[in-house]
Amino acid sequence: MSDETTPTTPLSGTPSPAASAASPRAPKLETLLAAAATTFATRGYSGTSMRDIAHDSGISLSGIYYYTRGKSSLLYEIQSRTIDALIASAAQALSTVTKPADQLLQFVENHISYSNDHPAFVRVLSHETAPDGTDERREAVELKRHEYVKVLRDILDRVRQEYAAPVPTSFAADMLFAMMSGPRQWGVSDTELNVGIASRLIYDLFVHGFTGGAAATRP
Amino acid sequence: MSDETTPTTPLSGTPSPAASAASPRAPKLETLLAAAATTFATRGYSGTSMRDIAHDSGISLSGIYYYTRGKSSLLYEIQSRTIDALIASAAQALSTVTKPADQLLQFVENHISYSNDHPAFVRVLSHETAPDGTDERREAVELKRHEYVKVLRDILDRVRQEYAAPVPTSFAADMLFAMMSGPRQWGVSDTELNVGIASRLIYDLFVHGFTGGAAATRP
DNA sequence: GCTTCTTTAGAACAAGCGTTCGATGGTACG
DNA sequence: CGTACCATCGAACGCTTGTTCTAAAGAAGC
Repeated sequence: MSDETTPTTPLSGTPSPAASAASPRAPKLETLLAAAATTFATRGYSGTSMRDIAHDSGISLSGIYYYTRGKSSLLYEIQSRTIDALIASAAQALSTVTKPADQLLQFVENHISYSNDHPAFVRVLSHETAPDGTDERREAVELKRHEYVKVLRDILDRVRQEYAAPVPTSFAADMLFAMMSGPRQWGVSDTELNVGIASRLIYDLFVHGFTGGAAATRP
Repeated sequence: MSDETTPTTPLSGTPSPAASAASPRAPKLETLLAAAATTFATRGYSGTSMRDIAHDSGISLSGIYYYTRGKSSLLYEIQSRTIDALIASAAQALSTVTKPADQLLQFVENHISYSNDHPAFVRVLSHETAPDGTDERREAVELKRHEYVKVLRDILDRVRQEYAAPVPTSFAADMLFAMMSGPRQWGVSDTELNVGIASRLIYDLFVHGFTGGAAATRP
């Protein structure tokens, strides 16, 4: 059911999104995907031409089609591998802690850390969507995205129960994802923060609020 | 310095982003901008063709050029008018209250309400950017966007002082904007919420946190 | 050296792009 | 009726798009 030239394995646990089954042409495919991801991330999917990708990857225009089926397949492969890696990475990170609040912090740290390591891939996953594809491939990505969201929702459900949180879980999950995907917009404060510090800030802001638990006066 | 066919007035206080100086061709320009905004919002700027806009607006392809200079001018006009209207609307909303916390709620309510009334315009403002324009027009929009952000930052500064909030202002502002621009991503909970309720939820989540001020235990 | 398979890329393709031109019908006014 | 201006649009322009075709260089085995 894979659409690529090379059948892709689930890449169990591998952190890099551009790592798949061992194949003679796999390494260059990864170079290609990495170049495509950065270009998609900066110019947007529609704003990126295959010639742009050819230039950025160092592969000739027609050479690209030896490694991939076409433009939309590139996008799909990037998104698919990224969400797979994100899910696997989160699962591994969560296996080390049990307390709901700790799991939440762990989830945030994992997401921020992964976004910091592979910014283009995560940005393409969360901001781009293929216009042409009538495909079921888009639905496949959407399905896995929901799976990833559900991981967070389940954590939030447990946190919510523990602290009798008044905010609906799914709404809170969306807001937390918005925060974590936030940069590159609006004020764009020079967030060259350490991953750990940034994660902690987001976690604290999300859990305790801007006032930090003080001023808990609710009208 | 205006780039449109018709010189645009600052539209002082008018809530609709597509309302400018009185001109014989103003009304159709507004129709055009509204159509362009919705199309840009759904397909993205690069993914939208002038023929798409012609089809969606009911104006012929060449007819569009009677009302605007070209594609990038359409984007600029949409963004410029929207940020102008947003600033004016916020200023008016804030004039009714003085307490920092109240002003914050007022700002959030105003932004959410405006986004609810003109979703396409706000989305184009916050998510799209012209690739072609070497222009200073983009910088002009960016300048006004910063002006709008500064309004929020100043409010947050006062709130921060009052409650000794531990989170940096600019960082918090970015996070709040991310929350307010959040929908249409990730889990996408069916947020057909009432504007007032949604604003309140975001305000509470931002100020008091997910746990609502409970569990203010900070390691 | 010959054959076979993999990898590369230049050239060309039809389709779509943003934009311009020239012409046309419609009012308004003398 | 005639003239001037406003609004509109079909047709065409040159260029870029995603994709394919065809050929050739390199590696491997005999």
